[in-house]
Amino acid sequence: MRHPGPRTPRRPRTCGAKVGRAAGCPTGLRRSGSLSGFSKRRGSGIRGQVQSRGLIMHDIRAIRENPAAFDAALSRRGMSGLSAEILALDEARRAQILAAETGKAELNKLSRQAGAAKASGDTAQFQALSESASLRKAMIANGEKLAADLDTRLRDMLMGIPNLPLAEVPDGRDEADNLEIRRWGNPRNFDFTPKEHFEIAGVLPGMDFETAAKLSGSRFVVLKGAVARVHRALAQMMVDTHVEDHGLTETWTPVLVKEEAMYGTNQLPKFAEDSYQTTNGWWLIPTSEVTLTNSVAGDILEEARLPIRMTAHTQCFRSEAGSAGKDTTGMLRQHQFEKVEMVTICTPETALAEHERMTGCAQAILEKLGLPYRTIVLCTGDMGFGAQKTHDLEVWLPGQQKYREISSVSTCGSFQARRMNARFRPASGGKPDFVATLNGSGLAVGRCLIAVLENGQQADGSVDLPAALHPYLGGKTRITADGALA
RNA sequence: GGAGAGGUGGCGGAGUGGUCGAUCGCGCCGGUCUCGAAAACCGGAGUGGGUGCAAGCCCACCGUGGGUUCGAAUCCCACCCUCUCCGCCA
Repeated sequence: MRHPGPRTPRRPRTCGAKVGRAAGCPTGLRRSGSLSGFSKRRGSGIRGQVQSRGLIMHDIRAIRENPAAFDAALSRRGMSGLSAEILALDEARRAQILAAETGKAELNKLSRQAGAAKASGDTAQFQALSESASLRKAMIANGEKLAADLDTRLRDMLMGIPNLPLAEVPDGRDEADNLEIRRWGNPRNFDFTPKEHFEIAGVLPGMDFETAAKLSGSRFVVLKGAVARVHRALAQMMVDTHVEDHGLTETWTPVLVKEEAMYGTNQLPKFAEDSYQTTNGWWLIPTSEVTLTNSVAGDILEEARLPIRMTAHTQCFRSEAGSAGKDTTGMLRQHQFEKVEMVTICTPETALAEHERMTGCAQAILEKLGLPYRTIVLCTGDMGFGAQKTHDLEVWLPGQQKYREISSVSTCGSFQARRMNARFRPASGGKPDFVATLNGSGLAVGRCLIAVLENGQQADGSVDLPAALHPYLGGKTRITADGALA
């Protein structure tokens, strides 16, 4: 998997979708050609000429008004002050736009006059005006190009800057500085040494890494029999719970998406090497956050439609480029896994309440399964690129004697909405404003399977399964030591 | 994959080179009328950017990207997408 695969964006769609690791060269992806497609949704009024690209990732006006606050927020994420560079670029850009638009205005005026002259039959006047317009046109052409270039440069720069943490997020460098805010359930007392999931006798026949390696290589698994059934039951239970108890809308989405969707939810341009791209330019989603969130890209939603709360159960694909050697045994970290995802689109004012709600939805699954967990607030240094605030849920894994991440719930504020140009029209009237987007796992199915197996294991190698799953297992309640559902 | 049709503002639907950002209808908002509503009538209303204290002025946007022209929703080229029929297919 070391061939980055040449990018061949335009290819007949009939071509086989061979998958190669994404080229780790974001610059190749950032050309205005690929960007323009998505920045140019209907009505956003963007043209590669003089015209400003309009919507930008970070609110450039806010940066202009309070550069110190912007720098301070970024410094909490360990980034040095960027506002000076941004503002210099912004200033140059605006000056160039002004120059180009002034020239364009004069040209338009000459054209109108030429039209009038022609209409009145004044041929000499028409000639003169036409020539003078041609001259002016040549003069402004370069200015327009400069303006467009500066605009693209500013846009690209802002595209690469992470979201600003909310004030309430604790400062910190890495996971050591995260803050535990909730602990639920008591880890069970074992009268034997609990095994890791891939060591449990009853699990062995149903979890086949050798065959997976033969088919696909490392970090893949083949599930069989009872284990496969429990895995499927978990996903079903999660989706049903979110739909029936939490009121989310069940959604089924593609797992292959266009490049612009990957920009919208900030997998691109910075993290191209974490995902897979097909030879014809599609990307395999690393999470259905990509499809669920981008489903409102370019839209102006009526406020009455908000909040939109969705859930989807999909395959997810990740290259795990940065985690060589980490969690190599077992199925904790795979290139392909299933996840039930939750996404909410709402107004900015309701985002924090929705964040708590979504965290509750994820917690409810673990509680239903009786799995001990803790909830933590990620510190500034540990948060993902697009997040304003993140809750991680960590489930107790007796085999490792550790809490391990099983869900991550984030609010992105308007960060992704700006990238996607997703807005809502306030019920009170007034201009459209950017929506807020939230996403969270509810939950990672494979990791949940691990937790169920490890927490339910018995001394004889059998596994007791949570009551919440029994209806999804045809009334069966356990996996026997020889791997049968009983 | 083959053949055909088409992509215009929230929707429908005009517009084939010169104040067209775009006629008109529906829907929407405000007002008049009414006890109230409906109807009728009057008025308003796109998005982004630049500039300005502001009013305003200017630039861009009619699927996307190029081209022709003094001037393009209108002409040319390429691409994307949607629909219909045929073929194939889970």
